[in-house]
Amino acid sequence: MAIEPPLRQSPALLPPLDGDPHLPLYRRLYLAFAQQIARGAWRPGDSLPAETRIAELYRIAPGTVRKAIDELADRRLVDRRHGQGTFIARPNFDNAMLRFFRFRDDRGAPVLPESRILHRGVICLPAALAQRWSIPEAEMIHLARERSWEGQVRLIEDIYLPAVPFAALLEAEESSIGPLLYPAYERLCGQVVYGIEEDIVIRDAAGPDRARLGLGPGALAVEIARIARNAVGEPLEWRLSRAEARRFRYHLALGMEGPDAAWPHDPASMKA
Amino acid sequence: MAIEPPLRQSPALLPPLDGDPHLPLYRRLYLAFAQQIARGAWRPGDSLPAETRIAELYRIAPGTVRKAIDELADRRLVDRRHGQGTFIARPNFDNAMLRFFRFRDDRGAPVLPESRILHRGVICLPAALAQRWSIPEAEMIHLARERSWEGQVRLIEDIYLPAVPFAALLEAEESSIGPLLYPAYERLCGQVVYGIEEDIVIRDAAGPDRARLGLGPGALAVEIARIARNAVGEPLEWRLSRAEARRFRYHLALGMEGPDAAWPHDPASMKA
DNA sequence: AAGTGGTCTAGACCACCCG
DNA sequence: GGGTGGTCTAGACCACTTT
Repeated sequence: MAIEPPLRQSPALLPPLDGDPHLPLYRRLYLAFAQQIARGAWRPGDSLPAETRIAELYRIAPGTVRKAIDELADRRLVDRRHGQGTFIARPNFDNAMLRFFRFRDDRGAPVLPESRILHRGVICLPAALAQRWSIPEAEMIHLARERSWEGQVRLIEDIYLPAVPFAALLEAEESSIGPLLYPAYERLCGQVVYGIEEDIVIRDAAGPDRARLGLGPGALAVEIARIARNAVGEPLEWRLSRAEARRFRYHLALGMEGPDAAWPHDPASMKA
Repeated sequence: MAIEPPLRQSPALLPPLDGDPHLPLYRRLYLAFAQQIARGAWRPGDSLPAETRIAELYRIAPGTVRKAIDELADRRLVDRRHGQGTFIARPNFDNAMLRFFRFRDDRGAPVLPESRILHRGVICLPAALAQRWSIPEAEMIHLARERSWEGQVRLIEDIYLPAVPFAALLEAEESSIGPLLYPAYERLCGQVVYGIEEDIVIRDAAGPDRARLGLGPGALAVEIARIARNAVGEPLEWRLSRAEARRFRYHLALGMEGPDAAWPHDPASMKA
């Protein structure tokens, strides 16, 4: 059982519906709620008011509220629980990087690598990365990190964060950051990652990376360039990770995924 | 402008709603329609009857029909066109393999490789693959194929198909199959791929593959194991592809994808 | 003008979870 | 038992496309 913080009461205030009046009502409601999540006004675990209550407060039909929350649920911003309520979701993208590599314990469960922060400070974003991500060469917070399995450095990461919501990360004790960054972003800076986008390339390992990863000359590296986004799609973090190509693996599904799953209400799935 | 076959009229008959009566109505409607597509009774480009018409014929509320079609549209089985109607979709997963590799023309558009079929016949599925995919070592249709760019073999593929709907593929002239298999499956066998699932691994290239791909000793290969599925998620094709690892690239998005897109009705997106 | 999908309303009743 | 989300009904009116 994972330890969960106690749920907060329903947010006292619903946000105003002030978006572009040309947009459909359910869309404006969706955007207003997503904005509350992105601003940190609603945090993971919080419960929303009941759908009928929301409809009363905004004086709109329950079906319209339902459609807005349908879309929030589709994008995994909220989590509906039949009979209980609707709650702000806490996604888990931090381990998403680990799904790429082959480190498992005897029972096949993923092994959490050790994490060491080599540098933490403010730098100017290198031109090559600014161009790659189409962002200005501004001052940003930089973290350099190494992650190790079995006593060997296996993953090198350079992480860039906008100074504005992430300043607290510079002040914090290293021990208070811990091995997983996204929970630290939430704990220390109130920022939650709801989506990631990755570009993956296999190429010859750069000289310095090769040395740090303990690879021979001519070794290939996998390079993963990631952008992490908040509930309204604004970028929160840019990350460039490198590892030995030979250990890379990945699973992916597009469109229909397997035989149409048994339905939750289907008694057939309750059998023995 | 792509050349499109003429649209067929609305299917004369709607399927009966005979699924498990414990399922929600909209779900039974979804399953009945998806089944029509998988059976080939409804083909890409066909138009559905209007939502209100469907509601009349089944004597159910229009909102229920709408929810069923919402889900078909979410999974890209149908394509809604405001003011026109709803049409069975023709997905394009065939080029999906090409998105992995770096072959582009001067304008950055993907280059279609040459395709050569080396073997076409019935074989018993090799035990290693049967285990990998958890399917029996039954007799299957086998295609071995090489795809070349710039005069060099760059992609090796072994393809396995169940004999039942694909027998026509053995009789067909090779010229009638063409360089893209999924369109051939549709044309010759009436089977349409609506989803794929892939496992990607980087490993040392096997000796025979190395020779065919023109790689030196110690070269790394990317190996892609794919399952292709029809509209109800049943597997249609199993495929194992190998290529030089160094040319591999991939782009991937999970969850929120970029700033919330401008809305179709949003006048701001119509500007200049 | 006619026909289509898109939005919104205003309910009823059911299934599920908790105290 | 009371509150929650889940399903379903039966309309009205709007926006878009084609004839």
